[in-house]
Amino acid sequence: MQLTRKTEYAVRTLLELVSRPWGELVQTCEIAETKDIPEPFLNKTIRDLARAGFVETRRGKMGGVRLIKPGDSFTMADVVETIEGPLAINPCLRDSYSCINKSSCSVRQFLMESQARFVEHLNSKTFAELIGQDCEK
Amino acid sequence: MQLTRKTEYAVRTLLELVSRPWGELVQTCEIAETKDIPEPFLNKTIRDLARAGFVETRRGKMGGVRLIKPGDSFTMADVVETIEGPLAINPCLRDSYSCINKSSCSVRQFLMESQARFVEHLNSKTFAELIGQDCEK
DNA sequence: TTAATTAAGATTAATAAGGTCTTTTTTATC
DNA sequence: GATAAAAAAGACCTTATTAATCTTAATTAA
Ligand code: SF4
Ligand code: SF4
Repeated sequence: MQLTRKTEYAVRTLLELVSRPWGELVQTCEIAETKDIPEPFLNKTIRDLARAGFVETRRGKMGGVRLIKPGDSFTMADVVETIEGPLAINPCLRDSYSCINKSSCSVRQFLMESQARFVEHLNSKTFAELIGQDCEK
Repeated sequence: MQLTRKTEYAVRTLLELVSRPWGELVQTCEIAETKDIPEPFLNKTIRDLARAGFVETRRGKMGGVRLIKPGDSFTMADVVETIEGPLAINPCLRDSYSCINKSSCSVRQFLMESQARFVEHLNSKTFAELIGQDCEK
């Protein structure tokens, strides 16, 4: 019952990028060092973020990664779902899992609500708000 | 980001026991069959529930398991914590995990809140309420 | 005394997470 | 064009966790 390291690393990466001037290109090795992330693993993580449209990368000399989705346009929930896929706090909240009671189970219903509450909160602040970016401007 | 099967099996077991007349002794093989749980695994799960004071077991001929904690005195959160230990939806919400920013990280603060919301909902209904026991009486 | 039943915990198997490595492609600069 | 720096891609490996099984012992009713 825990978010993965990869998700956490994605969060740290976005934290770094959102805090920088818009459009700035940052080398991954720099992020890896300041945010304490194994570099090759970070590269994979950044690729995931790139495929999902959060960032854009540029290779070759002077390459790096830059944010292309404004910090006020996404939330923690978006990041989590990008890295881990659709949330399901209990096996039976996935379509693939079959349980005898599934259709009428009151616990399942209840857990769906619990998850909804959780996601609702994850969605309650944009990343920019989260790092207090608006306050400082 | 998912509750374990063991937790789910504990839930099914309690679902079965709470729905029965108070004090009734049920054989584990019966629960295993009707609730579709591997029997040896269920035994371990029941032991966990017994150690935590939810149920009491009796061995030997005519043995089995019975509820000793009333269904209106515990919630999903209690079951989850009994089986999985203290909840921590992000690594840094455990004491043991050290992150450079830990002390001042706004994301960490936010995730603590998200978790609190989640747990709050898990605690919002007792097991008896969950299975609609009060309504039927 | 016997058979049924759970206790305890070692052991194994399967899956997922976390991390590393190698090769390729792209790019700026000399 | 040559060179070096950087990310892309994905194979690979290692470790941790989860899930399940198995074996032996203890308990109990009949
Ligand atoms: S018993 Fe209910 S909560 Fe458990 S897996 Fe089945 S449908 Fe889901
Ligand atoms: S960066 Fe913040 S959220 Fe991430 S591990 Fe560190 S303290 Fe926790």
